[in-house]
Amino acid sequence: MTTTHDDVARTPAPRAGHRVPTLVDVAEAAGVSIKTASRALNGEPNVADATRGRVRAAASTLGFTLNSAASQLRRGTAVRTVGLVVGDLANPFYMGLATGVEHALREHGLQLTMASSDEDAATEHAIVEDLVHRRATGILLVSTLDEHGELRSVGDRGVPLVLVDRAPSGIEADAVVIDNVAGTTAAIAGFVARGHRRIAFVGDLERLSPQRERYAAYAAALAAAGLPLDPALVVRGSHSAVAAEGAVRDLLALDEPPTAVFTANNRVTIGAIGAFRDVAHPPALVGFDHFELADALGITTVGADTAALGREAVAALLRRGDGEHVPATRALPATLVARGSGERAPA
Amino acid sequence: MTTTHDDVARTPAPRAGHRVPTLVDVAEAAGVSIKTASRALNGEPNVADATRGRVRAAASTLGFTLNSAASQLRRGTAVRTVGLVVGDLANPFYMGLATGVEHALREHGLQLTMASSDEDAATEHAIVEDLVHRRATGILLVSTLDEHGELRSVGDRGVPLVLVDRAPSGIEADAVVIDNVAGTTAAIAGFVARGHRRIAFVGDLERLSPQRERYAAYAAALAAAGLPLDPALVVRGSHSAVAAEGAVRDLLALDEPPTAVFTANNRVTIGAIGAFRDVAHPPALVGFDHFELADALGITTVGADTAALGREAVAALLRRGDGEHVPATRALPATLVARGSGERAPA
DNA sequence: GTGAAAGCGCTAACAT
DNA sequence: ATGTTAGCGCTTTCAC
Repeated sequence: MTTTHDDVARTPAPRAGHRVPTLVDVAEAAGVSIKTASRALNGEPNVADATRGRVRAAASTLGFTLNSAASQLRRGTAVRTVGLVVGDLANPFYMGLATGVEHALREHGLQLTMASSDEDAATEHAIVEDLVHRRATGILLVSTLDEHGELRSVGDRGVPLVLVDRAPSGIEADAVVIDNVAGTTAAIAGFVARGHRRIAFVGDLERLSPQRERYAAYAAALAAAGLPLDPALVVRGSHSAVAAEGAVRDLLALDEPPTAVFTANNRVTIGAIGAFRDVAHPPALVGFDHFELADALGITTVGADTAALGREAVAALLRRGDGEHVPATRALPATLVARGSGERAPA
Repeated sequence: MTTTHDDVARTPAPRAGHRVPTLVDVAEAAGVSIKTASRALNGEPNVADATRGRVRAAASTLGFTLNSAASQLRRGTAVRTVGLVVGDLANPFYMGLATGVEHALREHGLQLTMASSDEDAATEHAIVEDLVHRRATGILLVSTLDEHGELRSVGDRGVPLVLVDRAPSGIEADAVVIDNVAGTTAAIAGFVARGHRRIAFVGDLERLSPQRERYAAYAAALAAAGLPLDPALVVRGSHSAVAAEGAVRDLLALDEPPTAVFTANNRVTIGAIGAFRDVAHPPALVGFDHFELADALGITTVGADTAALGREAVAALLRRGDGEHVPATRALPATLVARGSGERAPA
């Protein structure tokens, strides 16, 4: 289905040759003034019930609905909506985040609208610009950018922005992230304490700051334990579970395979689980990011509470505007939950 | 030049004494007419590069951004955005759906904005109304309502609507759903063929039409096999994995526990997996809805391709507006994928 | 390449 | 309880 000409968007009118009705049409049809029609349809007081009924009927008959562009323009009010921009709608990490965000917003009478950048810079830009133009109450952004300088203009134009999960770079902005270093360090230190000396790292795209932080912490933890960093045991850039599964299979096929594997996010962990499926004695495994079935699968994970991440992001957003405020990055703790896979001794 | 006072948009008017700049301000600051400023900022042709630069600089200095409410009002164009309204942002089923929707929309240059009704009728109504007022290109709705009559006005007001996953009731509307009957029948028939006679049903809220359809198909399949429908083996209304886990534990504790369990959606299946964790000889299990880790866990599932569901929903939306069109419900097949858990023989 | 005037559809302010 | 008028900020004529 690769037709370039789609039609729907260009048909604002219900039926061709049929003007979109305006308040004037409704007022006329109901035999009242335009202002009365407006009052009636907006549920304002001081309209006789009978009048309100006639206006509503007229609106319904004509297929009229208030035009929010016009209302907003006249009222000059900001939309009570916060935008959440994530990189991938299918990642459970973002779903937990979205849930936390939504519930926190609801407490403040704010609505959530979510969009995906598909990890594409141009798409991210378009979404953010749209939110700014629409004067959203705020933007929560899991940015796909390496450098966030261009986002300065968002705040400059009056829309509060909070970066989520990825640390700000080249910009002073509010951010809520995970303590990747502490989490990773705990995982690797646990392996070391159990006598592992060949500890593999399997990560996602290096472009993503959490991935860089987790890798750096991995390297540092090895160094701290006096262990060499063997490049053969490091795979980065596995951006799908399938890719990660292949990478882990390759590790297992080495002459000297790792006795422990650290997977640097949920998708990579899923891949590793797949690679271990038919292996009699798989290496120890600790994955970054908790996931629902980790318990059932007995997979040890280290991670943050994603709903809390969402709540914190909203809190940071709402703090903006409470007078003078210095942009700050808040890191949520990542806790290690032992479920068996991480506690296996070296072969 | 980035030191403008930005203030939160929580209050209708920004900071007292600090007007939000308009195109007039920019034009003045740049020493051009308002129209030239508009042209420059919209990237229209016939503006000298030098002029464009001055206008852009002025806008940046003033913290100006185009007001989309005003632009849209004047242009009279519909937003190229489709709204997807789901009941629960944390449900992987919806995330697969959203991914399919998004990719299909992208091919048509449309943007996706997603919101959650949290399975609440009032929230759903508010979100849908907002999309109608904003004259969205279309609405894809996983409705939490039992009765969809009130949604008639959406189409009447010129916004195409497609119901997703839940069948329309009390309204003639386009819909894309899953063939719940065929899927469930296949699952139960499989159990019967393996000699199971005590087959439990664990479902989510009866309010949801897919749940009702799956239950009805379960009952019909038992009847077709000449098996009694034992109310002790039926649990409905488990709306969380935790609740489902408890329900399944109770089933296992029966004097005559089931030898097979059918779980009527992904959340319930997760609960059953939890309940089975420490059970030496768990009953057979088939769950409705596929999920990523079903493979790794060896869980037999029956379900539809959620991404395909999303693509179909978009296709249905775009078909609307192609002149005369009879609302139709399209059902996607649900296929059974055997992975072990469903093929266990009765104890 | 640039500008002046008109008006998109609605609501605030002030009538009545 | 209802009506009149003005104008929100922008883009569309149509002029220059």
